[in-house]
Amino acid sequence: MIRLTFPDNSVREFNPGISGREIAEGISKSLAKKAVAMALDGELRDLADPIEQDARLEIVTRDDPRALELIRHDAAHVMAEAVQELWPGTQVTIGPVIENGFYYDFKRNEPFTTEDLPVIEKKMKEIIARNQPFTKEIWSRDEAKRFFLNKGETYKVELVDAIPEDQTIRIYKQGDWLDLCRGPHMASTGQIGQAFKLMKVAGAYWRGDANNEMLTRIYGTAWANETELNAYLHMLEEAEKRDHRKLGREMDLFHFQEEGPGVVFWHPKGWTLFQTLVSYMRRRLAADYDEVNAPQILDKALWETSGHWGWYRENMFVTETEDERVFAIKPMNCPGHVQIFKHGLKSYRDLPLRLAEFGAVSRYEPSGALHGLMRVRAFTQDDAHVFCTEDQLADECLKINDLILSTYADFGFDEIVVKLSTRPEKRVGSDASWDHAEEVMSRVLKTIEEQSGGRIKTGILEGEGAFYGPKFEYTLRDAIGREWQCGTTQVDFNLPERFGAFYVDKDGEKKTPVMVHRAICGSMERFLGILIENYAGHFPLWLAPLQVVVATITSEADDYAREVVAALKKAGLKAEADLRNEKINYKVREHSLTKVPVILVCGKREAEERTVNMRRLGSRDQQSFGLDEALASLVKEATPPDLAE
RNA sequence: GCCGGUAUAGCUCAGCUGGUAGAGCACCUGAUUUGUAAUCAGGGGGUCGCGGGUUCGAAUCCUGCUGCCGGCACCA
Repeated sequence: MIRLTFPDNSVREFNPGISGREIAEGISKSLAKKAVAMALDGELRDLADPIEQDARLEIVTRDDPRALELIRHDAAHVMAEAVQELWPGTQVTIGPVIENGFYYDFKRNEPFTTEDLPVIEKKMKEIIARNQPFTKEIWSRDEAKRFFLNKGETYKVELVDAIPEDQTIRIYKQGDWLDLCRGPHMASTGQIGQAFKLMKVAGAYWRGDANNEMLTRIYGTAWANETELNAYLHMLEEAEKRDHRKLGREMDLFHFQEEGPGVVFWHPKGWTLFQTLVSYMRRRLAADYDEVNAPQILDKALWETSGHWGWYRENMFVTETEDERVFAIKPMNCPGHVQIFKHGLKSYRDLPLRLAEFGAVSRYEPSGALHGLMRVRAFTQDDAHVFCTEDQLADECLKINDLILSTYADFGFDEIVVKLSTRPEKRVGSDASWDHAEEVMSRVLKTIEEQSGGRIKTGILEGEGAFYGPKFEYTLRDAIGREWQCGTTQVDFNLPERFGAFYVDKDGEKKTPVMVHRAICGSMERFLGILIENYAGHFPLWLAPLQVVVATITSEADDYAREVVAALKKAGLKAEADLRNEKINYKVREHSLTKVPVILVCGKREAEERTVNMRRLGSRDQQSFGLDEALASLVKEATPPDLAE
């Protein structure tokens, strides 16, 4: 007999080999009907799987959050069947569950188009209506390969080959259709329900490798019920409204144009925003960093020494002058900062030396990567390089971590993901120096996690490091959940040595410093893009590029309005008067659409009483204040978080 | 860079199966002096992304390029 423990901690004995379904049926008819899977010691399994030993058992019903994964996975299978029924000869490859849904990659000679999606959806609904059971079979390796080869499914053959020898080959069938799959699945296709939608078609490389053939990927979303599906679709619509590219245009912050793919034209308001952010960062750096500025263009020879010419050449803008010298426009600030470090003799007493620069860098990014402010070809990094001894390294990394996290907190980002990227295939430096750097970084990562009290999630990205060293990546999300790397800390045991940078140690010996590359915002452009989306354009007062509009109701209040604006400006606020001959409704609407945080309405009454009528963005309420009182409270509110009491 | 889509006025978009462009908002002018998300009237504005081709005739069909959009790959 085996002993199974149920969620209420009751324990019951069963014959070995009993299935989850049989147990559910034994408990109640209704449970058996609602059951879609079981969890054995927390691991999701098919309801039909035999249970052979003692375990904690939970019957998972369709409304269990864990069932969502199964709904999506099953939907992917059904989509694959639908596609093969509609277009025989199409090969299926892989179809995993992802956040909010699923996808399946197909190989078909004709491309899929968005017009195909409703057709596939219709077929999926047919298959779901058939309500055929998902059944599992274990096949031999040869049998599986022969089967897929026969069907012309060469990708599946490759997948079978990739399954480790010690694992079984599992086949899931639904009706006549079958797929190689590790499972688990729900009991039948009918349990998928109707709350799904195919979202988009896209190209995707076989096995994520750009050297491989490109397949067609179809993305879908699936939910437990219509309400959740609609909520998700609604969320996407809302996210679209806060897309920084749309808001950038509506708020007149910046634009792009055809002659400058991936380069930003910052408009007055956008540039004000940019400068507000830069000023904030400068204040944050003042205590520990020295700000510098290194040249935009440097001789190719210097980039050869740094290793960029070898490893980064394809991403660099290069220019040749009349005298045939070849220069590169800097894609990174580090080589410049090493030159500054090298200039003049440095002592161990100078370390750690922290050189910061709001460095404008240019990178020839692949055309398909460009994306508004998030991915551009010319951007400003809030970059710095810390030259230190090995003993100081861990402390410096932690100090940087504190700076990054406190900065993000000032902008309302609380859940941060920090990942350690380790040595890539293409790299400079000895294995020994990489071993050492990664060892230090792992230790620091652990400390970061421990210190955060659960606020920080950490992870490892194997092989994702920079060519000169391992790095921490701090990731933030955009309006629709895409993740963007912002802050970064990169340990570099190579560059100082390549340039022959050294300091004189206590013992009078020349030693090579360690260099830490770091950025807080990362790219000011990207960070602003994320801020725009995060705030949906409703900036806190201190960030808003135009903070207050003083709008008149009648021209009789013009002089008073001018006076109010002058007072606001004198107090350091960014204010404008709107004296146009328009109705107040019109003015309120217009400034609300461009997301001005505060509108001060001035009519005859306010002019006589020396008051202002304040209306905040997003609220219909109005409140009357004396001019001085309004000024004082706005000034207080407009104080940047780092300067606030 | 790759796959797919797309490009019409400053913005959002219409323009059916080819017959040389249209709306709303914005802009300009005039009237209106207005109390918290669009006052009324009039007016100007587009070599339909760029280049080839098919055709008597192309915004519309074909083709090349460029930008943009969605993914993939690459990356801050």
